[in-house]
Amino acid sequence: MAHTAGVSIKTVSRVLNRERNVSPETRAHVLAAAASLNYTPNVSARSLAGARSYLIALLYDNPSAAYIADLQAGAFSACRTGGYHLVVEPFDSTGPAVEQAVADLVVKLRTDGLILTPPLSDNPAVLDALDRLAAPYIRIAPGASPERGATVSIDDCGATLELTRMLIRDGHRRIGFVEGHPEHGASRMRREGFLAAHREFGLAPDPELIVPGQFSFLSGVDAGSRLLEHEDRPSAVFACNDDMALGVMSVANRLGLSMPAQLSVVGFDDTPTARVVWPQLTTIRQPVSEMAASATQMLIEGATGEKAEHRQLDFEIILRGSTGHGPYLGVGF
Amino acid sequence: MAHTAGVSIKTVSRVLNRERNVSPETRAHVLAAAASLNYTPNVSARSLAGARSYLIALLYDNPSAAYIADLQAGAFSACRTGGYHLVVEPFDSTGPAVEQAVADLVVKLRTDGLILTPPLSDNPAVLDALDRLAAPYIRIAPGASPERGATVSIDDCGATLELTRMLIRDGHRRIGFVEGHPEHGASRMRREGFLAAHREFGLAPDPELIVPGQFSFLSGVDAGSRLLEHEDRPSAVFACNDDMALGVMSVANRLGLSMPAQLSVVGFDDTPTARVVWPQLTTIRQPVSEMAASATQMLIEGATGEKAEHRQLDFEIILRGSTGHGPYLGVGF
DNA sequence: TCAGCGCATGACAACGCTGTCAAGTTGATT
DNA sequence: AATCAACTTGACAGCGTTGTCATGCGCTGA
Repeated sequence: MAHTAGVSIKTVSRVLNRERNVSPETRAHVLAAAASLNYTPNVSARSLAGARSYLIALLYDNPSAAYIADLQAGAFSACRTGGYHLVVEPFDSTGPAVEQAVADLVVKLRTDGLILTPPLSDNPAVLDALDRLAAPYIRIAPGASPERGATVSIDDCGATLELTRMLIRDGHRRIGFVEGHPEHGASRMRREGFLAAHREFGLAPDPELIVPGQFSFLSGVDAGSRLLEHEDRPSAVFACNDDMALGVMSVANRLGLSMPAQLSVVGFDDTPTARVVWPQLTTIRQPVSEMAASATQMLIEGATGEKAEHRQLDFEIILRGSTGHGPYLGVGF
Repeated sequence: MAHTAGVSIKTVSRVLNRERNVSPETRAHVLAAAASLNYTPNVSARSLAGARSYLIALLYDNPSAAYIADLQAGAFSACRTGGYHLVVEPFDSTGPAVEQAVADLVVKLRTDGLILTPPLSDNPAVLDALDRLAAPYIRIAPGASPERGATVSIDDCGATLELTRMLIRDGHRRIGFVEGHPEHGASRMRREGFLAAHREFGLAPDPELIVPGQFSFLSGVDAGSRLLEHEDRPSAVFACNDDMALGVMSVANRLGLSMPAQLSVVGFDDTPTARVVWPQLTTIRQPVSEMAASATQMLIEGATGEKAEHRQLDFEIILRGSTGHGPYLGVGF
């Protein structure tokens, strides 16, 4: 390669790394030679010799396929534009030695950065291990100690507040709340938003209408049963994610409650299924893919050091039939 | 590390690579030292010096998040037990230079193997490029030229045959068929199965009831409209995947057709949504995760050479409410 | 007794790049 | 004309492993 271009191997390196102080002609020669030979530098050699590995790791422990796929798509597109590659690694965050596994990963792969998704983003042992290795990481949607490291999130509390506010304005006074997985930081913030909306209107939510959930469809079914078979059942239910909202809807169906006439339901995430069920589900869209892309960029640009940026992206409230705000029928697209 | 164990760096390498001709005591010493130091060999250095990179790439161009997530889970678990890492790369298989992009990936990362998922697994240009580089690959669910390279698949034709047979036995005589994405090899095989079932019973399917699809919800809606608004509409519809089946169901809903009384619908894939809609969808479960795990293992064991294995895993027919065979609980449309 | 073999171990040169430093070239400044 | 700074380029030494080859040991069989 260096030979074809008629320059030293080092100069090729300079051109390909966009270093300064290379004459335009040399640069052109090298680029032409590289193009004609389909030359691409070997990542292992680069990693071994230099400071960067061109590898970003995406760590997850999350049951939601849609969430991960979105995340991955965002992270990947940022990687590609930066010439990076994405290594994905699921982790059992409840396992005994997550931090060791994560540390091993960093040592073995010399990743230039890690993207931590919930609930890994709130695992103190993992954060400690990464700090010890001085491995850059970005926490997606952290709940606890939001000041640690760089973070990317949406305003979970504000989003929940806003949508709950809307339900109250629509006249709902007894609103059920299905909590999220207790280990996800977002769960707490969403709960806070829910309560804050009630405070704004001087309402006191009934504690019996706040039931636990695990972010899964089945836990939504359980929660739905508890709420809708309650003697004084709520007229609306806020589920902390779409999967659970669907669980609630299935219970409503079984009980013959018509939505939204007898029951409004809202979710969180805007999963593909939310648009497919009937009535279509009112929900909150997080820009998951953008969040991952943003995190990846921060990692690539090395913006994780002292100044530890905290990006907050915009959410979007999607009004649909399950609250009587969108088309009831049809597959309105 | 070598120092702690009191042996040469080469001996450490031997122990960690499970080479023969190391005395048991030395092996024990080295392993103890490695454990106490949390030592893990650097992947880049290994890749650079040796023949293996400990990297497997999973290539996809597939809209279905659930499919990819399952694939990834399977590939990952096989990677972990083998000490490998998984690099995922989406590709636009319709793009102009997929094969170049894939080739670059192989050169840059020196991956030990690639997993090609549909429709990439049927892209001849990509296969050619990989053959040229002598890069091992496994094709998941290939359609065309199934003899090329090693493959992992299910019997798409047989699965469709079996489920269609069941519909016919249930008394259906006019059965609609929503074809899959034309670039996916499985589409053709499923179509064949559908036709074969008709032949078995001496039936001739109405060509007007065989309509194209793209594997997407929307294309299912289109197909559903064509089929169900037909003057002599079918009493059952076989959709080549669940997403399209859901599209058909949403049209049935709009037209006020009750399922399964007036219309039976079946899909293919057993996506999570299939269990969530009402009535729940009868479908065919592919062991996607096992397929990926199997492919990964073949790659790690280097079983892709001359003898080019062709593994076929078992499918499972899941009977549910949309054909009147299972419980009705679920979310409505 | 001694060649001949198998086994256990280490020395050393790659692998394909990047970081460092030195050398050469050009143009501006004195 | 001499000096110096700024730029351009290349030589060379690693990076942390593996592959190859050499060494030394104990054992076997003539």
